[in-house]
Amino acid sequence: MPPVRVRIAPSPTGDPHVGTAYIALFNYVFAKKNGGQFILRIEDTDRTRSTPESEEAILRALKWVGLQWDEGPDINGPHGPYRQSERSLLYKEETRKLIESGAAYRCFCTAERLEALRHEQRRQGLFVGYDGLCRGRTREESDTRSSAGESFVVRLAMPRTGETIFIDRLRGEVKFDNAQIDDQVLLKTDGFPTYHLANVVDDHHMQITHVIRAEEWLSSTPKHIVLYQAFGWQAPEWVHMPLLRNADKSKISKRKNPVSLDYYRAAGFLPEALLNYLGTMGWSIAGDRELFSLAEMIEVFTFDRVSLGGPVFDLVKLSAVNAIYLRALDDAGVVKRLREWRLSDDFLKALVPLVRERVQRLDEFIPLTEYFFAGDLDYAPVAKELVPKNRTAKEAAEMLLAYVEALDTQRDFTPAALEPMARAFAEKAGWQAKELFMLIRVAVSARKATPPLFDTVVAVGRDMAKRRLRLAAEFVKKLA
RNA sequence: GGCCCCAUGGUCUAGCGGUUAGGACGGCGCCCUCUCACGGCGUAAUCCCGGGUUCAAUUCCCGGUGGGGUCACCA
Repeated sequence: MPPVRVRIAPSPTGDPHVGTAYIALFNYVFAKKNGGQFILRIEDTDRTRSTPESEEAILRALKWVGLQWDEGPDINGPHGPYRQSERSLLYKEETRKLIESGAAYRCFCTAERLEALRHEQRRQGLFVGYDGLCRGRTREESDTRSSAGESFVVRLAMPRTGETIFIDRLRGEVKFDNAQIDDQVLLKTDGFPTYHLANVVDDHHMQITHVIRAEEWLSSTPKHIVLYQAFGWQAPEWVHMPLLRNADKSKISKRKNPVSLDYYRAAGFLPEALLNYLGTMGWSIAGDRELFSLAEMIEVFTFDRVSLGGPVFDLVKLSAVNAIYLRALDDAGVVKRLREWRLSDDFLKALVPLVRERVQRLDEFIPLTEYFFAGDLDYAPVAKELVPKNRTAKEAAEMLLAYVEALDTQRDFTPAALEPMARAFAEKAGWQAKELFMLIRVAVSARKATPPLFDTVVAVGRDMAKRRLRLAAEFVKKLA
């Protein structure tokens, strides 16, 4: 048996996701249980959405929860680099082999043709997928057109008959009819690989033995198996963990749940409590026990105790678990955590310029800055401020939500950048800037008067600000 | 819609043919107590439905129903 090697492979396209921590936990625990290696690989092949800020945030967040990787972009290892954007040559070379063996082919179809094709297939209620037009072209034509500089993607030539069967560690045998599987794009026009190709190539070259990932990947596993077969490689073992869910059972999403690990840190959750809670999602240590440390989880871990119903991620229960961890700390321990959280010199220093002209005595400082240290706020006392004059509650709620969405793609989270962004945003929506600003102010602080708005927003923090904007929107909706 | 996965209280779960269906969060009530919280005790609430198999099904099989995922040059 080769040594166990597992990986977590996040895509740096946004906030560090709680689902990433969830899957990382099971990978980490399984690796440690078996004396194996846990690898962090950054899947940044989507050049338009990947950002270095997001990558940094993911590394920071994973360190915060305490899941340290053995090999990764910041740690030397024998199978690097660990960032897919730095492995382009490898994917191209492997793709060339696939084209040569006939397992893959160049496709010159335009986006418009594919769009029309899908539309028609959907209209007729047929299987939706590539129709194989370019699969029928001769190698000569394909070579000539590509060397003439025509742009193309490379597609996997899926077998058209038979079925692909694999063993999922948690479900047993899973079968797919090959005819139902699309000729997946492996290499994009920009020369970067898609997830499917990069993932298989890297998992093989990095000698990954067990792919432990979320259930959303289950239905693309046959494509991956076919790739392993085409390369003549041994496929890893497959473990598809259940998906974390919103209260309505849909896949956990930022619209319905705080999803950023940065939020959980800002909201005062202890990393060991978060990990413990995530460990009870779909897994149990024993019938009558739910509190355990990472070390204890590692000690007794087995996939046999995974249950497959998608667990609803419940902030109330998480808070209850957190409370137990918090109470177990001694007084000095609590102080230490408070300092690591918001009562640090750095944070207090950042607040002083915002309020120094606004206080006459020291005793006014805490009441005046209270909302910088709070979590969810009570909007009832400021309810009428949340609906600007001449706007309806519905409009206000929609505005708040639209603004949160806009914040998602705001890379520069500084007052200097946020203000013009908000002004432009207001103008585009046909709002006066001051209408929007007051709305944001009240949502973020539950007050009518604060220090300059965007200094306030920045000090509250991106994730807490977003949470409050959403909660304020919910609140306003109920006023309608 | 096609394909795939799943199904124990509101939620997280234990159970792996015979149990008064266990624990936790949340709810409610009582006790503790100057208040609140903590803590303690108690209480309501669950095996999706229908067929099989079996002496016996929450548990095994099949079918429904329900929920979810996936069908991108995103991962």
